[in-house]
Amino acid sequence: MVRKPTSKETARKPNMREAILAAAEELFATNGFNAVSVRDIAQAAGANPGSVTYHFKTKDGLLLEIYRRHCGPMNLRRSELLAAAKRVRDLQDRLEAIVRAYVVPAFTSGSDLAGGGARFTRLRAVMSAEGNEVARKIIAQTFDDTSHAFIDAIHESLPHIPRTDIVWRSHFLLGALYYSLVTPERVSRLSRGEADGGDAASAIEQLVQATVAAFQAPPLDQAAPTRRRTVATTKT
Amino acid sequence: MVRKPTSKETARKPNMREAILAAAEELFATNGFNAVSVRDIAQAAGANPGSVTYHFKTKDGLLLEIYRRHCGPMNLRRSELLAAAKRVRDLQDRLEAIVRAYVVPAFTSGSDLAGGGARFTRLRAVMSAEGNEVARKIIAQTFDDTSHAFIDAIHESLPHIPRTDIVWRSHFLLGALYYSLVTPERVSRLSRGEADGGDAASAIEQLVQATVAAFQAPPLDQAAPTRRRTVATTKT
DNA sequence: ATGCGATTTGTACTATCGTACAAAAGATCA
DNA sequence: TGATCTTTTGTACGATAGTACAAATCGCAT
Repeated sequence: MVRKPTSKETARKPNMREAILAAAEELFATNGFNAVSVRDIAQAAGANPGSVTYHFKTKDGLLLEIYRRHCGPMNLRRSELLAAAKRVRDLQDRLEAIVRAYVVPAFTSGSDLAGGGARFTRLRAVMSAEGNEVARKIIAQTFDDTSHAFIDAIHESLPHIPRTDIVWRSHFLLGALYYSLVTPERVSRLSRGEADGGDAASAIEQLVQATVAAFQAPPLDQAAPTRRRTVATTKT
Repeated sequence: MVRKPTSKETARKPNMREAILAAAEELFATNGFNAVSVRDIAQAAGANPGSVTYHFKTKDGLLLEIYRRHCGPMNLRRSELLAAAKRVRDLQDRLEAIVRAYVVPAFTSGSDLAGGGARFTRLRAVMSAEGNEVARKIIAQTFDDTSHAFIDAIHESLPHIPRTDIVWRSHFLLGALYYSLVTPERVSRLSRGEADGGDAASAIEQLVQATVAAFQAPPLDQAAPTRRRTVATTKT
């Protein structure tokens, strides 16, 4: 059934509000928050600077709305995939499924909103690097629950690993994930064209494979207890 | 022998040029390039905005000088440690030594310049996220040689892994490394205080241990060939 | 067609940005 | 001490930032 739009939802151009959101998302994700002006965004969206103020009041409000748009759907998707992963019997398979449930929504469209979750994940990476206050608050509120759920699930499938180690390795996973989206061309360059850093499918498989192995590494306490630790403090 | 400073090197205050560099490094690393104004830097350094222009001409020039200061010493240190690591006999030990040679200089002071390599590495992470042009050029010029040297060394100690996989996993290592320096407090928070994300020694050990395991993961081609791959494309 | 609320436009205001530049101050050596 | 060079200071200028606001415009129900 096709709902008739009320006057509250109508807009002159197809959807200027969405166009502004998409343009801002793209520009913020590639250049950072402060490097992009409201005028840049408006121009990229084919809109007037005043329209941005009208729809989102402030530049911070625009960023806030971008987060609001994506956080819910992406975390919902992750929860669904995590629930499915937890039902996997084999422990090794389950671990891989859990990691995949964490990684896949970050790369692919978690909500089909304006073209994909990869762009939003990259945005998160950049905001995190810049120490953006608006983003920091939302992240802590919205993503920590999800992170804990994944950490717990991983911990259950790797009971002999201390929770502290799981946290560290999850952190490394997120860092690797972010960096893959921030500078994919570096992979292409260093592999001399043999790999395409921008290919999401490759990135996902490589990341899942590497991360599963990292999680399965022996815990730090008992790591190589018989071998002399190579101390890397050298004199120059 | 104590060299008498020439008039070209003298300065009224202990070393205003260094103070500006240190302040800029700190501010850029925590807030990004565009969020920090020349006036912010001058104030943090106890200097006059004009002094920044005098010493570094432009804001880009200041960033450039920060890179020049650190790149050489850090890569030199890495080369030394890598050379030492390559002499390790046991393949497992050698791999760990190589990874450590890559990680340690990024965390600890690579040059004793203004307080440590961790700050500079964090700066690199933030500039990379922001897509800073000045940084991008220097990185590609200066660090790719080092990266290739490490990739080759790792490949030699893991000959059965395709080079492409090594590249991906090195990329993940750098991403994890960056992220550990960008948001260490997230580790503390998620571990509920059981771990200190800001502790360099812990970060290094955790990162080395996890990364070595990641490098040792089976190559993608032959990964779990008998198991059905869990395809994470779900319908909503 | 007309009136009305929603949206877009155009413009302007203030603040701050990077940077230039002349003057002041300090250091060095004949 | 006084001349000279280096460094610091203070100020100013043009550009651009975020945002506010009134006028113009559009879509739609009546």
